[in-house]
Amino acid sequence: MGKHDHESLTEALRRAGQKLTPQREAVYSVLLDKRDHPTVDEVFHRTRERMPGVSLATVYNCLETFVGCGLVRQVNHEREPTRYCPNLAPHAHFRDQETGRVYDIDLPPRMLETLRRILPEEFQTEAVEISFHGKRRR
Amino acid sequence: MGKHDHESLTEALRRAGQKLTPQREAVYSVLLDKRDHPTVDEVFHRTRERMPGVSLATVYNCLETFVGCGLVRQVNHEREPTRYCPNLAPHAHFRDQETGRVYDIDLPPRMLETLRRILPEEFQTEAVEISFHGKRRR
DNA sequence: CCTAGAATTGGAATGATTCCAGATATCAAG
DNA sequence: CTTGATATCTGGAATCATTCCAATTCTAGG
Ligand SMILES: [Mn+2]
Ligand SMILES: [Mn+2]
Ligand SMILES: [Zn+2]
Ligand SMILES: [Zn+2]
Repeated sequence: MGKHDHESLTEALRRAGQKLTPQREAVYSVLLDKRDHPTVDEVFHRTRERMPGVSLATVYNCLETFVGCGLVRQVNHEREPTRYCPNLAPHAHFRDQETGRVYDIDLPPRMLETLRRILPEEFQTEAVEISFHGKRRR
Repeated sequence: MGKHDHESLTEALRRAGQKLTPQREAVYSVLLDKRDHPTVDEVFHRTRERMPGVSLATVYNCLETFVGCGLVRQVNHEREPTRYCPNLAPHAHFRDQETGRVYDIDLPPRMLETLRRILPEEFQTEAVEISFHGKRRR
């Protein structure tokens, strides 16, 4: 985890009034090092390689904290285990139904704004999720 | 359930090589009579009022069958219990985070096509989901 | 250096969904 | 109208991601 990333973690936690802990650093670095939308269980096993004593409960706690801080997004597809994504740019997700892998799809600049405009006035959006699924060729 | 709806059920089941049963009729009519995106549990209790002996397992089975036939869509928001929607027109969903209620949002004609176009070629979409959440003003 | 409050931990609890095996019903064929 | 092959239904057990809990340890401000 580079200095810049370390600082965004520290800063995001500070803004949210949360403490910096070795477990949070380890879990966050796991997310940044391999951005393949891992499940909690995958994050757990990867984190254990760096910090053998870490518990599953703590991994759940850390991920929840990061989501609360806006450092990480949850990615859900149907009822599958929740995945986590540290990409903060506006993007959609594509799930390959053959491999289960999830890909980031960048959104053109106006897309989110365009989408929000289809909502009648009484709906005050806080978040929009766009997800595709299908097969990825080749 | 009107004659037209009854026929689309019969026809959809026939196309998929499935049998027409009293339980399937009851569950389908429950979905059509109150289109408020009920959870399985809600569908279960509503169906029991019409057919007291029906089991929860059967409600799960019927709903899965309808989804397979294309008669009904599953609606998932985060990890909440799955909801069911018999609206076959292209639409998005808005979840009011204060009440938990889910609303249908009609999509303009070109919207889905526009969205598919943001995908690089190698992604062969089978389905697109758009979901909003936030507060619904009064 | 101290200490109050926050975070971590292992294990138990939860709850939506899925699985199972025996009983029952549908419907195509005769 | 019968019959039989299958599909469906049912109650209860099993699954498993996630949440909860109470005891222990740690962080960070004073
Ligand atoms: Mn949210
Ligand atoms: Mn699908
Ligand atoms: Zn992503
Ligand atoms: Zn709907």
